[in-house]
Amino acid sequence: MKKSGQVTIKDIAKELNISCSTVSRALKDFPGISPATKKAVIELADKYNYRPNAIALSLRNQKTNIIGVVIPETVHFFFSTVISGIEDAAMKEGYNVMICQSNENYDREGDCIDALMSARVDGVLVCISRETSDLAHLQKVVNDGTPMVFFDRLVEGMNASSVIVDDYQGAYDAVEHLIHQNCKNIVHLSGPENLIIGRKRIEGYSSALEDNNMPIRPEYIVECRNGTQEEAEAAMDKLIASGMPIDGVFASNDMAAIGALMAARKAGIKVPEDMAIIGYSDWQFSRMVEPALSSVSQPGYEIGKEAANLMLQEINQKEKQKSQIKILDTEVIVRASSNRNSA
Amino acid sequence: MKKSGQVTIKDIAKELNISCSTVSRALKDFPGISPATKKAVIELADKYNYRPNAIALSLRNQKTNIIGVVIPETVHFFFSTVISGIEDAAMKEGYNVMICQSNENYDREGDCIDALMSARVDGVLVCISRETSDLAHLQKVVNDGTPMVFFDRLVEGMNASSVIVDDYQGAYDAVEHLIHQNCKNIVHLSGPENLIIGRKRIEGYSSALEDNNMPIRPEYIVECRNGTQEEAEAAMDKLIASGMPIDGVFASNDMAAIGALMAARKAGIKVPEDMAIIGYSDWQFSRMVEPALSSVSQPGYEIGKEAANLMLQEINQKEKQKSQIKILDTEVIVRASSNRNSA
DNA sequence: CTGAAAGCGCTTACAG
DNA sequence: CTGAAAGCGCTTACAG
Repeated sequence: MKKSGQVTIKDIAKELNISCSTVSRALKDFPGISPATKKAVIELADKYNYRPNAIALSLRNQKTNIIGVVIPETVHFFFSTVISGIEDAAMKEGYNVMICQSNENYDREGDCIDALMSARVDGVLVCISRETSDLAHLQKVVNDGTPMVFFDRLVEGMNASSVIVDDYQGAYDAVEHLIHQNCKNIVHLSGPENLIIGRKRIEGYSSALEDNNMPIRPEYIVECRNGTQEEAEAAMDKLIASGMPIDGVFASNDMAAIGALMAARKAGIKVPEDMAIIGYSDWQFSRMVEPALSSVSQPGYEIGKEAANLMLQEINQKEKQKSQIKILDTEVIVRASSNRNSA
Repeated sequence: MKKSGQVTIKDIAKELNISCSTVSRALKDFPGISPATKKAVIELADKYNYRPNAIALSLRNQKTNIIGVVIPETVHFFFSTVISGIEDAAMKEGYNVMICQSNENYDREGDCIDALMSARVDGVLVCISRETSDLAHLQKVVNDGTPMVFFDRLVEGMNASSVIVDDYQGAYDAVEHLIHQNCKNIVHLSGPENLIIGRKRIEGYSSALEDNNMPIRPEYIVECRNGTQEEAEAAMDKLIASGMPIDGVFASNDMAAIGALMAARKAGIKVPEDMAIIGYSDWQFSRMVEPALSSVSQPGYEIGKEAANLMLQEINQKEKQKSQIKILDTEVIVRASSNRNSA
């Protein structure tokens, strides 16, 4: 037996004085192997804890059974649920998952892509960073013939499928909810404008106002590029200080909504009575702040599952299919921060 | 040029009518290659976006440059910071990271180990699941000669290094803080007892009481196996209903502490005046609940970084070194939930 | 029922 | 300065 390192087919063949081919076949329960050899091989493999070398298999089969994932940051609850969805779907089909974090950084996103392509993953699932607008690094993936599926943040014009939520509708519903709470002057703390996701939410916000015969005023739309609590809090501080009337806030993520909550608290503005607030991308802690935060919830786990399944489908098809966009529904979760009926 | 799939050395060699060896050497800037060939090769490689096949390299070098990680659940803030630490340290040295979630499940932990060992990762970083007490699956890793380092949850008697925090001291400090706040009857919502981490915290709790001449009463130590908010809330409901005096709670994680907070709120018990509460494993949202939660903070990012660096060191050493335990410090963060001075 | 050979992509000791 | 050969671990078409 070998002193160190994992056992190979060769080790087993040598010890049994047979060929590698025979060991390989015995292990895979091939027809036409004598019961005696089969038994001997399997026993020895068990004894030595033989595990097929996935690297060798990948090289031979030209297939790694690994799905690559490029994701902004795994620390966010939403993204970690997406990952769980991806992992479960992948594992069910015998695939492993290799995750790379771009940290919302364009250059690092390129490094991630390179690392995954070097690793010869069978396909890559990507959620582009906030900074990404040039798509050359992604186009290369497609050119090399590697399946690619986008999730959460839509990317257009690339002949690759996407799994997203209906951001327009989610924003529309959120704003309409505020209008039903009798809000007249609604601020939108928007996401970065180079993401389609951000523009869709602005459109949803605008349409909801329009459909309710309310004016769309550019000074009520404030971009929060990073989506942090601090950034949103500072933005709201300024708006409040300017004296413009505000009785509703739709923030494009929950951290920003909490920033608005903090700004209101500091300014002595009552939530929801004087200012109703709703966020986006609900998570476990939205309900634990005071007052509990209303939000538009997104089905993270399903997004991951759907994206992985779409990917698996593409991997298993010889012919490249036409790309498709799968849109999942959002849901407005009303809690204390925007509920004036029970307030 | 090939129609699909990534370009190989062979493709370049064929197009240039030279041998693979020469292409390989030109690409690696080997001495003794004519400038002309070198230039031609590099230009073509660029043009076709050549990337070395990591799979082939791994097989040849008997080294994947991948570090495997087995972690309970990435959705927790603490674990996701650990992962960031691991990734940054690994990436700096040219390693990729492959993450497997055990979901706190013993069987799935075994599957993770098998997947990573099949993938021939160069080493595995593991935080054992709450259910794990039999270590056979981990012993196999060591037997195969693959470096292994434990993080966060100490594992003893396995000749493998660990990177942990000083759980005894963290618990001791937390309880002493409660005593300084004049708490006389302190409940400990403990973690699962099969984890050393859980036992250490019980010891820290007990020592702090002892050193302050306070009685250690078994009925004041309640095990919360899963560490969920619901479980802790239910446990506290029962304790409060029993009528036993309670004026302090040390919970072995922050979700459990929030459960205690909720139970107190329901029962009309004022926090911190009537009951001071402190959790463990601080994270971004501990300060956002009402009242803001005191907690023992653990340096997640550093744990990950240290564990990865220890691993890289072991990988690069021919001889197996004696295993070591690296202990990082915790810090008591006092917020409103246990601060009676400013209350 | 079993084995020898070729090949996946790459590197490198050995020749020339 | 360049090439042919062997080998990492595995599978499988081809012989026998």
